Amino acid sequence: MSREVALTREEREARARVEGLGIDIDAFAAVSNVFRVANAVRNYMERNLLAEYRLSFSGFTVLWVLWVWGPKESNVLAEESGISKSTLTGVVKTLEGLGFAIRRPHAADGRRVLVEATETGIATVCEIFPRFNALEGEITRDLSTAEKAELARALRVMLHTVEA
Amino acid sequence: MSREVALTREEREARARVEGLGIDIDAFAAVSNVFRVANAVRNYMERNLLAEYRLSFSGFTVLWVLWVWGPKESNVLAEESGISKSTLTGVVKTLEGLGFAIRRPHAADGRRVLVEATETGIATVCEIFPRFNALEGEITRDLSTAEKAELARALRVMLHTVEA
DNA sequence: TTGAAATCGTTCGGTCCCTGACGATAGGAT
DNA sequence: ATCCTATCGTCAGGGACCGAACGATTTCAA
Repeated sequence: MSREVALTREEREARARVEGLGIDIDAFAAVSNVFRVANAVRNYMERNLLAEYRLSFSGFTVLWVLWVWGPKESNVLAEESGISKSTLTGVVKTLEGLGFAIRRPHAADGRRVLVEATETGIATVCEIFPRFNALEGEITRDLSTAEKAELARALRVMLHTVEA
Repeated sequence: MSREVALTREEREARARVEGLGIDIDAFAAVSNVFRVANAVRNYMERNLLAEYRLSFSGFTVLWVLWVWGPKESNVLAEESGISKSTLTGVVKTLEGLGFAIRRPHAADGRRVLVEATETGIATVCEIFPRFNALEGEITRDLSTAEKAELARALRVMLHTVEA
């Protein structure tokens, strides 16, 4: 099952350095590789796809959420996009500047604001998402379907623990 | 092998929404969960451990690299920390302000700068790292040792593909 | 009904993070 | 000896990102 994969030079050297300090190497390897991959993939997507649309990773994420679920209150939109309310304010401002989203006042509650994707925004995300997904496929091409599923499952377990 | 784990509500709904668009669901699930976990864990670490030392995640990473490998040129330090050269300039400036690192001119090459952890910096990272690793253990506590290893392996495969 | 408390989105201050441009230094070629 | 080019770290500009504080609005209790 567990085919041979070389550790990166960094990982090898780091292991040697922290050996004998009572460190949980398995937890260390699992978590630190999550960060490495997230970082690398994020940069990859921004450079090779998103930059073309002047969209940041977060900008795309917010737009994608808006496309999937329709108009949303800032509150919920931030939560689903994995960013804070204050960050969302800025991201939506950028999205508005690009003509991809608009802000609408809530009908019944004067405190709330609804964020909605524009037609241009929808068209853009429809154009980007298949390409984004194709890159996801590229990135995971050396993993079998079962391995991808197992990877996602393990990550969900961690997510469940962290967010508890 | 693949025990049951409930998909999050977001993931369930997202799947339903993009079904029938020719999307590679396995790649989608694998990659998007990497981002979720990285985000959640990063915030968790910053809030529950790093904030106590006024350190950002990147600040800690840089300091950790300095501890593991000793003084390094900005160039290499940025690379190993997974950030750009210009970002490193700012992070090191913050680290200097905290008294955790210093900049030293290179003996032979006037262009280069060596960044080095101070004694205080070393002491701090020695105090933080075991606690950091303990949290990594907490976060992955519902994964067996084999599952952690398999997770790390799958991530290394992805890393290899992206960075190729 | 009116005052207190909860909740909403925004602003603010600070850091992170990138790309692109820059001045400085180094090194090889002529 | 002097260009030309490569490489170094930094700065500038713009966006992302957070927590805390804030005004506005709503809700609930007295």
